[in-house]
Amino acid sequence: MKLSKHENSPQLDVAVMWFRQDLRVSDNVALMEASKVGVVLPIYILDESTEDKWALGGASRWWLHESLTALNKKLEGKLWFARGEALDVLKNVIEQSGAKHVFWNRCYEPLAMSRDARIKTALKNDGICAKSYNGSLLFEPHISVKEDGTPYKVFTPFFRKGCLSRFPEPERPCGIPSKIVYYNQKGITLSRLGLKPKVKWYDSLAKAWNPGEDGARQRLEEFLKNGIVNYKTGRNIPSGKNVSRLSPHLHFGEISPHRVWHEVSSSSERIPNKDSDHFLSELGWREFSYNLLYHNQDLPEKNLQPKFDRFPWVKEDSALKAWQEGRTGYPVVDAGMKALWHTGYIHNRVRMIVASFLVKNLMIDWRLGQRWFWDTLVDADLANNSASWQWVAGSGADAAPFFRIFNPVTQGEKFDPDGVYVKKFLPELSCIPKKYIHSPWLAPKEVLVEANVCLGKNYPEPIVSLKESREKALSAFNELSN
DNA sequence: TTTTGAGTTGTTCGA
DNA sequence: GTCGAACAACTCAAA
Repeated sequence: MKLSKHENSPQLDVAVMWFRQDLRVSDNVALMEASKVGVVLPIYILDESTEDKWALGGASRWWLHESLTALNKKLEGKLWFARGEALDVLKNVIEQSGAKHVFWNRCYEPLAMSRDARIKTALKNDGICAKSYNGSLLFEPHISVKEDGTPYKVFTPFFRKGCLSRFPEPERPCGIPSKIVYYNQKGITLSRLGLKPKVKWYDSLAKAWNPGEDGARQRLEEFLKNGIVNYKTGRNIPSGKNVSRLSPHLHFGEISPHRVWHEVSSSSERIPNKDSDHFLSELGWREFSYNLLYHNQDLPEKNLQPKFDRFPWVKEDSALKAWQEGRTGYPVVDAGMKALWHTGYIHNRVRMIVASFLVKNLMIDWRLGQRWFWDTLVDADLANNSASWQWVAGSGADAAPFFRIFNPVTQGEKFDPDGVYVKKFLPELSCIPKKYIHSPWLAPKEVLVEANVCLGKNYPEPIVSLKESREKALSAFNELSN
């Protein structure tokens, strides 16, 4: 059945609002513009192209399902769902509704950018007004380049000179449309998208997170209240409260970086500068990752520094599996990997530790770690994930010097001195005294017996020697420069 | 074009 | 236990 616009709302034009990674109602530029046109037809399209190597991972699919549920509620249940090729779906919807406008907020992944460009051209050729906006980055990737026109490769000048000195104030959040008139007919239901896993493995995720716009706002408020003061040092403590945990909300666009930026900088009378500046620079790193991906479209697959193409990665499935399952015998690594599996998230400091361990102690290709993160992280983000793995591996931009190899014992003792984090995710170690919590293999036999730990039985022996594997990695890296 | 200073997050060793 | 130096050399950004 074809519904003409007159049966819906006689005197108003229909504007399709195409939601993508901007699953929010407030500070949504495209939605704001759509609401000014007339009747809004909001739609989410699950476009799973077979050529996309980076189709949504498992944890992301769960999150997306929950986030869309929340968004649909905000939109008074008027959100359309569809699956298939975005252009086909849009054309279909336009024909059904008589819409003359399509609005969306831009995505910056390579595949999405080329697809969107194609779609915009096609729609315009059909006489449709197709417009896109920036809703997800503080500084769009094409605006921040060096004076010679080439992209930045070092964070500090990128952020200070390329971004802040030229655009000291990111766009202010645009607020919420005063009124939205919805197109009055529905598409298929959300459950038909098949995002929610059939096997119910996601209970522990649901306990840890509250996807959706309201959840994102609560997270920010909570962080501003209890987390931002002392952020600069406290952010390194994985069991502490100085962590924003906004990453999945930002990834799905449940909150705009603009709002986060301005709320943090406008509370500056209460927050020490060192803390707010440091937090804002973390938002800057997100921008930097997007900038890198924009200018290096094969960042997810290819070493940014070509000399790493010669690196002798070890192909060892059993070691990779032990890492994935948190059975390396190094408590802080294992706790991190269990946290990832159970909550879809790892604290930043622990990410660096587990990543360094995989790449340097096990000498396993960073792309295998990146792939595992892609499937298990609720904040899996192509730009951030790729740029960060390359950074740890040493193959990326502004990367750590190769001799910077994390020692999981030292790191654990420094940042989880009482073993609170380790014990939370490795209950089998909960009775180990803190002196040995990061190195249980050094504990005297009677201590282990007392703590109910039997190495090799209920907690593994270390799978590699730190000293030897470190030296091996160092010499492999040394070979590269010759 | 050349030069100069600087670059997110560490570890180990020896005094 | 604490502290500073060594760990290499390179690439980047900007004057």
